[in-house]
Amino acid sequence: MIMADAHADITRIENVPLRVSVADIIRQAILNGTMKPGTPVVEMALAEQLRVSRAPVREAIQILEADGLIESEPYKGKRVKPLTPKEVEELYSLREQFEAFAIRRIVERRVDVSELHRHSDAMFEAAESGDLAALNTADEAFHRALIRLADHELMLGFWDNLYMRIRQIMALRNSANRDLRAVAENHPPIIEAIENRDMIRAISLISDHTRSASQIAPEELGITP
Amino acid sequence: MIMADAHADITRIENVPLRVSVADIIRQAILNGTMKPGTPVVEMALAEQLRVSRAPVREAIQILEADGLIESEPYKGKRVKPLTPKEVEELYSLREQFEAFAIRRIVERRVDVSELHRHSDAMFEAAESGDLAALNTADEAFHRALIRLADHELMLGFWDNLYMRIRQIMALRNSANRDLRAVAENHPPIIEAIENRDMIRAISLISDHTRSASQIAPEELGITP
DNA sequence: GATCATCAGATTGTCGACAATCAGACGATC
DNA sequence: GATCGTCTGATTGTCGACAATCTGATGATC
Repeated sequence: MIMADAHADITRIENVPLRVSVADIIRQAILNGTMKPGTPVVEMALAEQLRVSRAPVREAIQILEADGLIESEPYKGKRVKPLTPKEVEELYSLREQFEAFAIRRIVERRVDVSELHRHSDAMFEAAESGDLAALNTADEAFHRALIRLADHELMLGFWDNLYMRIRQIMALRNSANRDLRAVAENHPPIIEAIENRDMIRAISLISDHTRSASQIAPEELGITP
Repeated sequence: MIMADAHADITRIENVPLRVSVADIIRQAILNGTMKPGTPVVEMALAEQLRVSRAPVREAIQILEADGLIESEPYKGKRVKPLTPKEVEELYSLREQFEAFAIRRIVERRVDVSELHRHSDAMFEAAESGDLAALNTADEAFHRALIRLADHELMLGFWDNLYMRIRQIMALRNSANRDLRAVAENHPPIIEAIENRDMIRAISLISDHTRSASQIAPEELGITP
């Protein structure tokens, strides 16, 4: 007998290996700027600080290495990967390509993008209340949804990786004195252009958008290598 | 006193950790089709087959997991990642985007692409002698050079990853009965279009090229999940 | 005969200890 | 005083053993 799935709402409890928890903690520290670029990452130190053995710490570091947040030289040491202006340019320019590609796919396939309005609205709400963190969250949700709607898992994975590092960059620069309202304003025209299937305009808008975000990055990105 | 670097030709000898050697061996087995998609990857088995302990094997597997060649479910097991037709489409379509982006960058920056002729010539040579392996090597060198000339490290890394998996796909299908000469013929027009700074045409050519390569992939990609 | 404990086997996860490697300091030697 | 061993401390690399978890089978219970 085949059981109907009557408990689909019960969330699958999964047993998380230590390395994942450890990786999350270290990743968080890197992304929020606690561990700046160039900071040495030492297994033993982290291990005793987190009260675990070196093995899971090693594996966690390898995960973050694969993420591109940490770099390592065999037998020498590991450190938070330094951020150069060139890398920042590469991150933003590639992200721009991804979003343009996503728009092409969405328009070609006539995908319904009504979901985007929700994220856009959230941005305006956050802007009204001056909540920068909420604005950033909604902004990320908007752009991630755009990629997700393109139905391209591989690109979504790459985009997630890019955006993670972009979050790191954003954390390193003092993100004060920005016009929140203006950031939110950027998005409705993008939705509109997509819904009108005006690919050229949509891509042009999103390119300007990500480029203007990229511009703000000065050399001061942390410890120089 | 500052020494002049009189020994620049002495190649740096580097000490390779075991995990790297192990990863290379396993990667090779996956890419040449010895370990087909779906094949279980068991640490202990590999460890005793390679006469090393589990630790470096574990780390090697993690490297390949980051490469996207192996997938793992905690406490259950690991296996060569199954290849779906959708994933194949994603690989080739994203590769197309990368190459188009590279061309845009190259044309915009007026980069010298004379190097490409060399790879193109090598392809014709291989085609004449009916050497499929050499043709593939030269083909890869051509396209990789295209990406490299765009001077975008981040994209180059992603492209390397993509192309690795494309090699896996190519190994899985019987690549006989292809017109080698025709494959080589595709490339000179691309170089010409780039040198004439005809971006539209160059991108159009490279898109047709990668798409036609993608077409050949049927469902028969290995063990079904 | 359906349900539930319990067990056994396989596999991965974690641990502590030891080995290998590297960078720099400190002298011995010429 | 420049060069070469050698030592030392720090860090990563590797190992073997044990613990945790999952799956499927087996059998007890109602």
